[in-house]
Amino acid sequence: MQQVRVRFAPSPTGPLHIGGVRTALYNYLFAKKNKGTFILRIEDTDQGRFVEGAEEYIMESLKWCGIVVDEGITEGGKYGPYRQSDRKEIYRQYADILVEKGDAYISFDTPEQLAKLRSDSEKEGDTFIYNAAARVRLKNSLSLPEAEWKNLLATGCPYVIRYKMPVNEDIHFDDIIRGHIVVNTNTLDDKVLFKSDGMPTYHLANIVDDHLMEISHVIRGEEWLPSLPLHFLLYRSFGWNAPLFAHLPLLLKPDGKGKLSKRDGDKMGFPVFPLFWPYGETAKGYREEGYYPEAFVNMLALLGWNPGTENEIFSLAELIDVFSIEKVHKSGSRFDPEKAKWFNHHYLQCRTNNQLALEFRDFLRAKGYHHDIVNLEKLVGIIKERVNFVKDIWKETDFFFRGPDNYDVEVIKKRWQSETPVQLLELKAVLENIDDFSPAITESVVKEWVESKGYNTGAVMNAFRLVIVGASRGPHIFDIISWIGKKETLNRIERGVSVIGKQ
RNA sequence: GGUCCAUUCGUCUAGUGGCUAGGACGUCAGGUUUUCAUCCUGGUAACAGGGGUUCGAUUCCCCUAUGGACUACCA
Repeated sequence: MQQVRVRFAPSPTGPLHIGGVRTALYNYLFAKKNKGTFILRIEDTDQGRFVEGAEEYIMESLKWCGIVVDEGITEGGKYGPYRQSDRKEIYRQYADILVEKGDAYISFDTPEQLAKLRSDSEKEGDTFIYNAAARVRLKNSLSLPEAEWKNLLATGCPYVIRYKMPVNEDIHFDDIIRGHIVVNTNTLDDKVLFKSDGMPTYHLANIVDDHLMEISHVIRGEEWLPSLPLHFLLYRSFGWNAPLFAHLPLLLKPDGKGKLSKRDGDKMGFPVFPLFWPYGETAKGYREEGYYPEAFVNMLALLGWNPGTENEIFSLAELIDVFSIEKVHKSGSRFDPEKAKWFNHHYLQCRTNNQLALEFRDFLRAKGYHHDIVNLEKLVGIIKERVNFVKDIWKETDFFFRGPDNYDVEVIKKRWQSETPVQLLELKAVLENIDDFSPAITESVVKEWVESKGYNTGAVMNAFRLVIVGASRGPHIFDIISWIGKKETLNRIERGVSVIGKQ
């Protein structure tokens, strides 16, 4: 097999969508699986849509995911430059080759004229196509006398270069994922290859660069499938060997119809982008929402592909090992935010208490709480299996850091009996005599006391929880009081009894 | 409208010319936890429809329906 060289070729028009990240991931996995090269090429031939910061965003997103670029703008490489605007001079000569060969021609129609033709056709119920039938009555080097169009050229009249689509020819081609496809050229139009602003269109730049960069496999989104026949024709016109193609299925909305969009994320509260996008209309990112990159990558890899086993947990290295492009699905996958959370839950459980304590400490500092790592490790150990994200730890443990502001009225109604205050004050006295507040000690002493008094365990314990936590939730009560300590425990009992007693 | 692509539980999916069509997420029930959550166990639930081919089709072929992409001097 020839040397594998694949490229991820995004357009810097805004934050990179997770569908784009998946495309990059599959390219990367394929490259590494085959000991090949992963190239990042920036396709910025549309000057009007360029967005400041998008290029950096793309690179940082890949980095966060652990996808390492072998050749690119910052990495360098023998096939550079890797930004199409920096390759501007290259494309014109290739467009000219096609014109000289007679496979392309010069067209003077303005966008306005073509727009009018389109809308006129639409009114009559059909579609305007710039093809063999139409081009003879339009303004181009095929329809005009040579002297006339050469004169237009000489006077600086704006023009584009279009591909001259062959008439009535069946184009056969293969896609690694979709198999054999046949399209008749009569349904295709004379696509613009070179724009009047001096830049190539995607179609030309893409083919030229893929050829020059010796790309072996083009792995890209399904939205490119309709232009694949054009691309095949272009390779043929140039006399180049075409790379192999694989068109990836789309990522679809969690509900309803259509492909996943930023709107879905906003509406349903999940991110559609890997990182926070800070410019203009901002967008949430997986990283900032608290997802681990390994969870994000694992989740994304399994959307549209799986190795055929029942295992669902894969590290990036394991993905490289088991990945095969042939097992990528043909149909689109609906994105499921719930499963994404589940992946994060899994990876969070895999972290050590020390790692989690370090992460949670940063979160606590922002809230103004300062605790040493040993304490936080204990806390995290008690709580981690209940949470999906580090930020959730706070929601589950706020009462560790501060006593209750108020007490759940439903719980009071159910658990606060007339004898409760007396029992709790007795409990306070019992606890006061314990020096070692480790959970096992306090638990056995308290249980003994309850039994010796003949109290109802449930009633006492639930009231105890109420004054400590303020509600009917949280881990083992003895784990909680061990962590908050004797002094705080006694204070909370006293305060609870006096506050609730007055209600 | 035209061209192309697709279609297994609600979702992600496994799978085969003959299987009780498997797993995961979700959901529901039970257990554990004298709380809540976790966790454990169990349940629910699918081959889009219609024709063929065949002894036999979820699997192969055709049609229909539905969904999707594309249809720019955007990528």
